[in-house]
Amino acid sequence: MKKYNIPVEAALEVIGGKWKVVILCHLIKDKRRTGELKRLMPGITQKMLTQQLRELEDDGVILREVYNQVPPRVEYSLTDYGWSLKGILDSLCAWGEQHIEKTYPNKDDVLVQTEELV
Amino acid sequence: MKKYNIPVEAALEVIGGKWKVVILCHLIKDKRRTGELKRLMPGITQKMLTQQLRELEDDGVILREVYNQVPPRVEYSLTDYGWSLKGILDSLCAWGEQHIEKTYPNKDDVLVQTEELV
DNA sequence: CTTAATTGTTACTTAAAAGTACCTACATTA
DNA sequence: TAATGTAGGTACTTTTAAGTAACAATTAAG
Repeated sequence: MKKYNIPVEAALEVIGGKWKVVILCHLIKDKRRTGELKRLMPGITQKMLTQQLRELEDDGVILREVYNQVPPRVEYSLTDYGWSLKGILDSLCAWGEQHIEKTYPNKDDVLVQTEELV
Repeated sequence: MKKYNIPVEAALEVIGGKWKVVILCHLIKDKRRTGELKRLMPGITQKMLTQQLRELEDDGVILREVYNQVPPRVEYSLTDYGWSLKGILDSLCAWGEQHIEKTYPNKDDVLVQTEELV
């Protein structure tokens, strides 16, 4: 069994890595289909996306709902347990924003506009 | 120049990775010498530790103070800017704790006792 | 004059994360 | 009957992160 030196490592195991926080930040705003998430995250590949989604699902923070349709329709949303991360996600987003403002004179240099794409 | 799709990615660039949050969680409690941090983080190597500390220093969240002694004495502490992460770090730690409690029947199975070592 | 103590560096190697390219399924539509 | 749209799987490769092991600097103590 995995051992942690301090409890915060357990949190990092759930939301650590390059993509999970980003995914959760999108899902905190809205329930999303796979394709929407892909459009919201231009950098991610199909493989990475499903892989990360599976792990988040296994950890109980997101819910995967499959509608029996063709072509398939799958929606991802936060579980109640996932919502317990809201405080963390909100402050992370806020800190990121002000960090950009602090670090770069005008944020248009570092922020790609993709929010409106979906 | 680096581009982000959403601002939270900027935060992840500063505190992402396997070690930075852990280091910051220790420094939020106390100013620490290099050797103390090493003892608090049994898994980390000298190389990783200094590397992560340098990056945190470059990002302005920690301060490195060198005392002119032999053998050398170096102390690390949070900067004012680093303290702006306190909310995030606190909630991450708290979430990790309750996640362990939720996930494992008794946390002694997953938590190594090292807090008292320093 | 050798050893210990503390912090740090460097070249090299290994392990983990991420990316690429191609494949499946299946009703609908043209 | 061939193409479309959506979600996902897989084998393989590349890239990045992390780990290993050896070395440097300095001065006090033995």
